[in-house]
Parts: sequence; structure tokens; C-alpha cells
Amino acid sequence: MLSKKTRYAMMAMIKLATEYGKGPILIGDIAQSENIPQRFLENILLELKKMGYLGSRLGKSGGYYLLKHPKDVNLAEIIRHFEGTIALLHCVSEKAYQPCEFCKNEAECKIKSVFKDIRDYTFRLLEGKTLEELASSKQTDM
Amino acid sequence: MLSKKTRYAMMAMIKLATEYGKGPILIGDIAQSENIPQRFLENILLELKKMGYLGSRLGKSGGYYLLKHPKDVNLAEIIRHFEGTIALLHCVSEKAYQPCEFCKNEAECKIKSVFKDIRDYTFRLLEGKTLEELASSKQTDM
DNA sequence: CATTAAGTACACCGACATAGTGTACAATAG
DNA sequence: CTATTGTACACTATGTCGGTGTACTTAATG
Repeated sequence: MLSKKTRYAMMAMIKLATEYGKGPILIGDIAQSENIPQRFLENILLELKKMGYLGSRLGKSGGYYLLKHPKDVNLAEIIRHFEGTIALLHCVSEKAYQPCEFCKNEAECKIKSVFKDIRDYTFRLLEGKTLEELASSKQTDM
Repeated sequence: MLSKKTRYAMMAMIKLATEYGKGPILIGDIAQSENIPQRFLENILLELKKMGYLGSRLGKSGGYYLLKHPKDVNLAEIIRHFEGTIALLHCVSEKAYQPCEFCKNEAECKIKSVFKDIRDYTFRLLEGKTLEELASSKQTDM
């Protein structure tokens, strides 16, 4: 199950994608339209900024805005950052791989192949979902 | 990411499947061969017993044994029980469905369809992996 | 230049989940 | 009867999640 933080991050990014090119958007506006506690959202947006996705402007008429083009950001990257990995087991993760702590012989492990298959499928789908696509279908929010 | 408890449960079940029909297996033997802390494993086996998968015998020559045939138990049920759901979002879960707390119009939500797709694929694969299949390939452990 | 509206920084916190452990008891084989 | 096994369940240590508190910095505007 994804954490709230991850879901909030996705929602905020999609919102910012729908407003792409319109200049800075207030945290408060995002919080309100996406139903996210504002103080929590501040932390998340700051984190997304440090990841290089967002820019911000201080002071009056400040706010956050997408730095990258919506077609260049997909759900896989966002989820991977906030969840640590896409995979259900470390031993099948690409970016957070750790050798299995139990397996005596990973190559022969049949469980591993199922989870690897699941991770690959999941990754492929999430990677294919760009903010552009998600924003365009957004009469409604997530 | 799956919890240790879930992984331990899967491993213990596979181990018991490899010993299916051989009578009760000691907790200690499972703990040792699968590298699971014994006291923790006790809790897990008890839980699996309450789920109806395992039987047990007390006293000398006691232990746990699979009640169901290994071909009648799959990974999906085990994971679902210990993780609560297979899905990454409640709103796409079959067994732990909850309406999306954010979505104003779930039917139109494009994110939902991706996660539904992922859940369905994951479930299909895990459901197809029976203990019988996993035990037969088990020169090595998970 | 003062005021006000924004984001920034980061420490802190309560609640809950995870991963166990302690202790005492009950059943069974031999 | 006794040793060996599982049973029961309360407890605990640690970490993560989902925030909040407080003070500060920057920028627009009038």
C-alpha cells in the first residue's frame, strides 16, 4: 500500500502539471483543491523541489511550479523516491537492490522470479504514465 | 515492500509444503532451515493455524503440518492476509476496498486505472503460484 | 522603506505498526 | 511422571507515518 505522502506527492504533481506554464501556484491552492493538509504539503513540495522537479518563488505572488515538462515526469520516479523502491522485495529491486537475507541461492529462487516479474510490469506501467497524460485527463482529481 | 512477517510466512509455508505428508515438523527445524527467529515464527505459525492452513500436535514428536494440499494454497492468499491487501491503493483493492478519500469522481480517475491494472496483474501472478509449484523447485529456499 | 504575503528550515511530537520477547501454561509421548 | 513440544497473550523496543510549532527569509507593492 502506498503511503499518504506518496499519494499526496502524485496529486500535487498532477495538479502542478495542469497549471504548467501559468507561473507559481500557491501551496494553499494545491492543498485546497487536492484536499491535502497544507503543513504536510509544504514538506512534500520542498522535497519535490530538492529532487529537482519544482521551482518556487518567495513572497507575494510566489508559489511552486513545475520545472520539467509534464511529459518528462512519470509516476515511477515519484513513487520510487517516496517509497524507496517499486519492488515488493529488495532482492528484485533495481534501484534499491539488496541480496536476499534468506535465500541460499538467489539464482535458483522461484519466488524471486514472480516478484521480479511483478516489479517489471509495475515499473513499465508506472513509467508510461506521464504527468502530461494524467493532467490532460483531469477534469477530476485522483 | 512486503513485511518480514509476510516473507517469513511464505517461507514457512513453502518449507511445510516440501515436507507435506511427513507428519509434524518442529518449529525449531523450520526456524533453522529458513533463518527465522524462532519466537517470532511461533506467532506466525499460530496465525497460519488460525487461518486454517496448518494443524499442529503438542508434546514429543509434535510440530506443525500443512492441512491443505500444497496445490490448494497460493501466494496471493498468504500475502493478502498478512499485508491486508494486494493493491497499492485502497480504491483498487478487491478485498479491502475503500472509496478514494481524495477523488471527486472515481470513475474518471486515470490514476486509478493504472493501479487497478497493476493490482490485477499482481494478483493473477501470485494466485498462480501454488505451494506445490514453489516447493518442487526448492533445492534452495526463497 | 514598511508591510504583508508568501516559501524555508528544521526540530519536534503523538499514534501506530513492526518485530520481536517474557512468562506461564497445556497437551502429549514414552 | 517427566521431558518435550506447542499455546496464550501480554508486554516492549524501535521505527515510521503523518503531521505540527516556531522562527526565519525573500519578494512584491504601495
